[in-house]
Amino acid sequence: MARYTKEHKQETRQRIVATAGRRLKRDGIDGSGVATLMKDADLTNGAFYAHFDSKDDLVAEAITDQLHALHANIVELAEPGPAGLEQVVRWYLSAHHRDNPGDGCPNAALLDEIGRCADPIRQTYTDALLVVIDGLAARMASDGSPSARVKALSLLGLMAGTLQLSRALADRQLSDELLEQGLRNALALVGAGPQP
Amino acid sequence: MARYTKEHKQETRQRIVATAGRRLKRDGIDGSGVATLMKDADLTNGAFYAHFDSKDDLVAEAITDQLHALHANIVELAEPGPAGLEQVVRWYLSAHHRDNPGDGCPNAALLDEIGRCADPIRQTYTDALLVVIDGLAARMASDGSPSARVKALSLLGLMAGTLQLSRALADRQLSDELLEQGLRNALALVGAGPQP
DNA sequence: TGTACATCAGTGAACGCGCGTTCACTGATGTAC
DNA sequence: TGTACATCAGTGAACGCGCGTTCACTGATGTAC
Repeated sequence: MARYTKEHKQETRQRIVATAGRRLKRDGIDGSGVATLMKDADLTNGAFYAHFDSKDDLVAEAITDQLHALHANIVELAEPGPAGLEQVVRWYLSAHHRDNPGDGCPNAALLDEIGRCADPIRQTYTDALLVVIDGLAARMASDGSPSARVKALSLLGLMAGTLQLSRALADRQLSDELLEQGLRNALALVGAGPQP
Repeated sequence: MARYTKEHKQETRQRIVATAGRRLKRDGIDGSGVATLMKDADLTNGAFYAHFDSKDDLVAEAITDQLHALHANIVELAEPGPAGLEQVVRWYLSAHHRDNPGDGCPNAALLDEIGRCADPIRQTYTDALLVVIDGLAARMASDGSPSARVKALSLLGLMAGTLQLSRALADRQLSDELLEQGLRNALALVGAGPQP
């Protein structure tokens, strides 16, 4: 195996980005240290700056990577049209997603922390998010209308907030009921045509 | 002014809780240090443990206090019935709320961090949140039905997630449009009777 | 083909700093006589 | 009323620790002759 090639270094970098994505979603941005992020990728802290300029640099890239993964693995794999949207919504507002933040949507895990991040991270985040959003918008009944993108955004806001709330509640039954109600709300939003 | 009385100490404690609430909402839980939280109340770090057992202790109390403030200043001041709900929703999904996290809802500011907190904080959070939720449920068209509370929870999830997303987006115009769409979604949810 | 050298991904210790927490001390206030 | 003492909210320095970041070094690999 060729170790001292550009390809090898790129693979290592990608491994750090991927494992960091999981860790960030589980422990938060401020809750994840550089040493831990590197250990997750079976490396030591010293190698970090051979791959990234700063922690913020990795955070931006990891969030972007997570959004691309969300797009590729969830949105693009869903059927075209509203049926696909319903698949996404049912995956999103599930007990499984609630109980496994590390495998889930970075918005549900990190949205309020992202809102407090410096401009460069929020800019990179926005660009990557719009890829996901356009994948959702393409499956909306009102696709093509200028409001489809905004409606897709609002659907994501609804889902992310609902899942966060279901994670924060200490009452399991209430959390389950919230997910069911959130599902009804999301499906109503998806099924409806343009608002009056 | 009597300085060495129980009342004085309680006032100081309450001042710490109140200023900490604002700071936590602005900088996050992990982003706010004990020294900063005390400085905000014009005190030094050393006095902290005369008032609280630990940082988590203050965090739990500050979140509770913020939720009580939300209940008293926003929900209870709103008119009874759906008209009051609309007032709450319009306050929540506004550019002013988006741009002033320190003065706003602790859910919008901290929800994903709360979800990662230890059990005691999440338990205290849940208890205090239900006070707000019941205030919302009492204003729902379907008040009295067993689903009113869960519907109010889902409304809060929708609003918190939408506001978080509007804060995270680096595109101001898109953020404004999202708030408008979120408003339409929330009002539709509020105005509707029981779901089929 | 074999050897000497160059490359460079990764190591591990250290930097200054702020974290949550502890504690000896201060000094203004309240109390007893 | 005046004085001596007790109380205690708050100070400020220090604790060990983990943070983000830097850097001299290692040693396996690639390259040149």
